[in-house]
Amino acid sequence: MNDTPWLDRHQMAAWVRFVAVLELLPGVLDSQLRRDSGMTHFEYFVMAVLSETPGGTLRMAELAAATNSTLSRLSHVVQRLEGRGFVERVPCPENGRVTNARLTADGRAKMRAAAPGHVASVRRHVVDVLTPEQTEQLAAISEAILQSIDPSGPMAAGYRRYDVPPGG
Amino acid sequence: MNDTPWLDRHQMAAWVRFVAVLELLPGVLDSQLRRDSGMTHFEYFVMAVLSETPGGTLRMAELAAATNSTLSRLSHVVQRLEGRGFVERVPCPENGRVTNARLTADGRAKMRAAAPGHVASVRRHVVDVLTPEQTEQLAAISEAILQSIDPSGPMAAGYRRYDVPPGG
DNA sequence: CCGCGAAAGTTGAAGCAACAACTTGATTCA
DNA sequence: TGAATCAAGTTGTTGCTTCAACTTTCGCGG
Repeated sequence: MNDTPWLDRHQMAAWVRFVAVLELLPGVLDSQLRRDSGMTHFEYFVMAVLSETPGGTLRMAELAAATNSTLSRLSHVVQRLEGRGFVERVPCPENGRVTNARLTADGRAKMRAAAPGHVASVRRHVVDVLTPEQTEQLAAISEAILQSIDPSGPMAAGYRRYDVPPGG
Repeated sequence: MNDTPWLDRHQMAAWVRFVAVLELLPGVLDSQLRRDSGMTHFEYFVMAVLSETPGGTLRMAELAAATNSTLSRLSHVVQRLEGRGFVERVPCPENGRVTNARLTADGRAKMRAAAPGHVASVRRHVVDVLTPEQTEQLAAISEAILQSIDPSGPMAAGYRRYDVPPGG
């Protein structure tokens, strides 16, 4: 199955720490948002992507790709967000099988209110604890992992938008 | 709340990629283990920690710390693992409120069967896609994030065991 | 030695995610 | 044009996680 099965000490040290981050960080992000804004990190992410889109509108499939999620998961979440009045679903007139998700005014207001606290949390736990070099390293490392997970991936569009132009 | 609210382009590029990893990697690890061995990554992790402990036994509270989880979550999981015969719960004789979790022979066999595939998956998606320098960087970055999440943390014991001795 | 608070676990309910099945609408191709 | 196939979404179920409440046990001060 693999010629070099186990991990050496360096790899192990990195992996156990990384697993701990994988396990703990989502919970930290979730609690801050849940406590301060009554929403999940994933809900925030969905609305954030919509809010950065011209017209605040995106097809479900594109929104799913941009948020690294499945259509099923997104469908459930958008349903809940619609129930709370933050998003509305508009069937596309010229293509009967697509649904457009659109951020409502309430949704936009909600985001304006939630964003500062969330960004502060991201800074506090990730961005501000890394040096500029480490930030670049994290980007490169994440990129490498994503490529192995999602080769020539549909998700790529989701984060490539935030590429730093060469020489930036 | 914060003097420098938003993220610059470099920070943003790193963050969106990292969020994608946070969102996708756990699912990848889970599916491999579920498909090939019928268990979740967290179940694997719990049993892995037990299997590396002398006697295969650990108190619930210590096991929770070592696996970055809450006592509640662990209790549910151990209950399920006990039902499948991989772990057994033994009340501690000299301290009436502690429960010891112990890996059974079946559990150990299960781990022996599951480990190679899981390690291969970890290699394929993380370890082998990074250079040795990036592996060190990931360890340092994870360490920094963990410190901000879990200052002077009880979890620390969980991964410090895998420290690389100086000059190693 | 008794009462009180904290520690260690467990349990039940509620919410979210994963998976599979299903519906409906577009495309292709004969 | 009509069947087959595929794409886009939705829905229901099942399982795991979280959260809060609760039980039991230990330690400590009066």
